[in-house]
Amino acid sequence: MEERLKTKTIEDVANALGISKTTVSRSISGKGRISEITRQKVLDYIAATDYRPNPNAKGLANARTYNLAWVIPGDSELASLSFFQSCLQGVLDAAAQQDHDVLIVTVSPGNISGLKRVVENRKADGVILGQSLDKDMAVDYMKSSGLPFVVVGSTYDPEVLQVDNDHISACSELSSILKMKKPRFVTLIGGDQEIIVNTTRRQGFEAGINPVRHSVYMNCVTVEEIERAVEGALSDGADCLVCADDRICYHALNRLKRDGVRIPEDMRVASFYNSRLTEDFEPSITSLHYDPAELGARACRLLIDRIEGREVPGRTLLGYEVLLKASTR
Amino acid sequence: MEERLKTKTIEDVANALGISKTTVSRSISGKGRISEITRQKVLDYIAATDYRPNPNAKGLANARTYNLAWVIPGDSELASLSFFQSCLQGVLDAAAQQDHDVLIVTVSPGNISGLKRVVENRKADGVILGQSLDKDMAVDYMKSSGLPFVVVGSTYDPEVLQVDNDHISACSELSSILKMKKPRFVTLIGGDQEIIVNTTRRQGFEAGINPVRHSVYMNCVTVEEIERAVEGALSDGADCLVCADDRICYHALNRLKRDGVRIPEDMRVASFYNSRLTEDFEPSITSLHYDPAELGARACRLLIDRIEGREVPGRTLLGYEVLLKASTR
DNA sequence: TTGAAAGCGCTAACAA
DNA sequence: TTGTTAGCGCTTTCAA
Repeated sequence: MEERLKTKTIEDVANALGISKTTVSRSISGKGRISEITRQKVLDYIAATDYRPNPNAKGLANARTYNLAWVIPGDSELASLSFFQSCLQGVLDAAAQQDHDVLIVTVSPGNISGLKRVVENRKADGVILGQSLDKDMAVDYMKSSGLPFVVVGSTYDPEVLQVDNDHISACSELSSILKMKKPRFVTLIGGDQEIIVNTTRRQGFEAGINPVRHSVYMNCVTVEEIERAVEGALSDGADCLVCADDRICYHALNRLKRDGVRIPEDMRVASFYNSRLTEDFEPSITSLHYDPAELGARACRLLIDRIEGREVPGRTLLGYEVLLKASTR
Repeated sequence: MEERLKTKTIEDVANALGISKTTVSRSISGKGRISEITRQKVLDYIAATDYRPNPNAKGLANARTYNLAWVIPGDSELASLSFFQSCLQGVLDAAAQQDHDVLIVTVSPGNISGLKRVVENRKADGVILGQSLDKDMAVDYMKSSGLPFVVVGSTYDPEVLQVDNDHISACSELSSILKMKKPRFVTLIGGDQEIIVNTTRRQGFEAGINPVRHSVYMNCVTVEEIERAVEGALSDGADCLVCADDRICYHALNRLKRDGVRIPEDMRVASFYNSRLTEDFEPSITSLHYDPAELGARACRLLIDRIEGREVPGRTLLGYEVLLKASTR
């Protein structure tokens, strides 16, 4: 009757109940034939005494770790951090539901040693890549490793499991809506083309905006580059500005304000991505809205399905919302 | 001679070398007596064939996971994210050096279920709390759990392992420097008092600024609260504004600019914390500079020392830099 | 439906 | 200095 500090094992449970370890194991896992009555007895006992299976022992026997690795760039922009944070929350929730935990790994361009560590040491059963670049060492490495993985975002490689927002449709739809406002000239300020989504957004933009006259400035990353693009838009005679993401939008807005450009009277402004960065801007900004947490959760579930050998779709596209606000009135 | 896909085990290594598993194990761990020559032979073979010990097996035998848990609030402000990100990088680097990996866990006020999962399932050997609140469920829970843990930041509880910047000295020193500028009246805009560091900063401020006349506005979290505090400072007749962190500073600066207050002519401005948020403000902002990555790294090393039973200091305080810039000229 | 026993890959007494 | 052997706690074949 005395409680020991030593953690309980499956054997303790078996002894206490006068049955064998096998039976206990089967009750927990649900594998193998077992009478519902003994099963319930075991489950009740376990719940009452809060026995917890030792994950190492379980892992050793099953060749699993019940861990996933979540990989993000170590050098993210402030703005991307909030995306990764939401996305991570989705991953964590979904992982916890299936009794998995999440190892965090950072990579930077040219340095994927952290990822290699985890994969080579087999500390995770699968990997979620939080962002995909055009030419991505991490993706190449994961492909060669043989470990299951999924990327959040799109890849050109059709063999890679991917979960993404439907950026093409979303950007195209928002662009069409802007087109209906009969702008004279529209400028897109796009982000780093190494990041695939930026190219995708551009494609959606082109698809939706034609045949309206327009210009595109890609690879705007630094504040200077963004401001230069704004100047470009102004001298192009644009009366509508579309920003690839909220960080770009944020700096563009600051610039426009400084120049005394009125929004939306002189210039309509919209963003292909929204987040907390631009949310309390005046006037409120028309933008696309996605659900990063859902993205993470889906990626996670997909990965676990994949790990456990279930059939999974190669590509999953999630929905979006168009938020029409004062900035494009 | 044929390569199998099956992963190598310690036994394979032993057989290949014609020695026993024990000898191989000892060569790797460095524990127990062993001749340098056999040891080197084993190490060479391992390096050449890249054998990796199975972490589950090792963990099972040692009752360890070789994982640490990194706990951050799930609902962080954008500004704190960059702190956690840098800090995490320090943790990851230090952990990797000692062959540990890092599980990520989020908690929110009133919900520490993620933390409980990891602790109860014994998925980590120790926990790093990335932030400490005044009355912190996570700290209380960790104390009761018996698992080693360390907090980044300070706690009032002397039994808790903690690693922090020396905020008191730093804030006090910066305040003294400001005092030497002979301000008429100084206002401190402080953050959420639930977060201990905000109280600490206030203490440092008081210590350094006296006997200059001053006022303090604490618990400024929302933009509105910060702006109200700026108004307060203005009507108090302040000609020097001290902000507890860069987020507060950022919003305060925006407000001052909008009101046409010149910096530093009408109002000197300094921040007790700097980051990317305020870095390209014009004029440049006087602030305290810390090294979050070092904070994370120290916490991590300390924790591992603790886990392995080494003696560790209860409290570690790290240095800082005072960056004097144009905003307080 | 249940149980005995072997095995997952590693460590550590204990012997040699 | 090295090896033998018995676990660590769980799963799973095979037999009952």
